[in-house]
Amino acid sequence: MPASKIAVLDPIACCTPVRADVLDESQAELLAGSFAALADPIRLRLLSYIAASEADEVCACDLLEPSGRSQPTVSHHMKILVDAGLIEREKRGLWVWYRLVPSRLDALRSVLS
Amino acid sequence: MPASKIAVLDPIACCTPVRADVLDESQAELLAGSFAALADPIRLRLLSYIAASEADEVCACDLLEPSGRSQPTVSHHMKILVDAGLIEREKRGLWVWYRLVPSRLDALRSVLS
DNA sequence: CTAACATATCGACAAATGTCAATGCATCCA
DNA sequence: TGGATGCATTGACATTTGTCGATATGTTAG
Repeated sequence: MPASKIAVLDPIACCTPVRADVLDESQAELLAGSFAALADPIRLRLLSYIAASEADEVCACDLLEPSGRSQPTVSHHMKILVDAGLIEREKRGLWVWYRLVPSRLDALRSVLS
Repeated sequence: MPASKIAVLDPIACCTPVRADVLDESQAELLAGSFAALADPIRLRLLSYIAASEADEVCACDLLEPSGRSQPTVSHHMKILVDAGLIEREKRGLWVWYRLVPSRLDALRSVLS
């Protein structure tokens, strides 16, 4: 049995540590899905592009050139961000507009202690 | 050209928004790698297990049972967390001990605006 | 030195992911 | 009504990822 700081007082503690606040499986699954949406450089750049925009929304047509990807690929990535709840989608006429969902980003941020 | 709030004042703005603070490719690549380390439920639970521990470090031997995965799989996931800089690894004798790297978690948190 | 043990690496496999060309679906305009 | 336009979906493919059994590596105890 390994020697740890608490094992000096309680040898059993080494292999039966307290587990308060450990994520359960469903929580972990949900959070992992959200982080997975952020785990791609293209999606991160799309997100930051919207965040850096002076307006609070960005037209899908503006996302093609800065991302350097094809239209179907950008559409695919945006769907992942929307499904993760990080971005809101609104269709107005022929165009689609995207907005950040700050509350969802805050929630993710709070998970990182 | 779509009608947006700013397009009322400046039609060109629709397709040429300001891009200050947009992540460049290398930044996005780096961050995506960090988020990818968090994009798996097993790794999130391993991380929270260490965070919830009363001691500031946890023995690798304690991570098998709560994760419900085989020893090679847990070793694999811990390597990913360590490579991402989110967790520190120290071998003492026969055992390996893991600690959080709070500064790295803080850095990730600050990215989410 | 040798045996026992904790952890890491390897090899293989199924599943998930990122990508784009082709196509479909709405919507607007003439 | 018909054509043009913006975005989504489909299908296909290569790459990456999660998983575990088998095995290797390194450390301690006897």
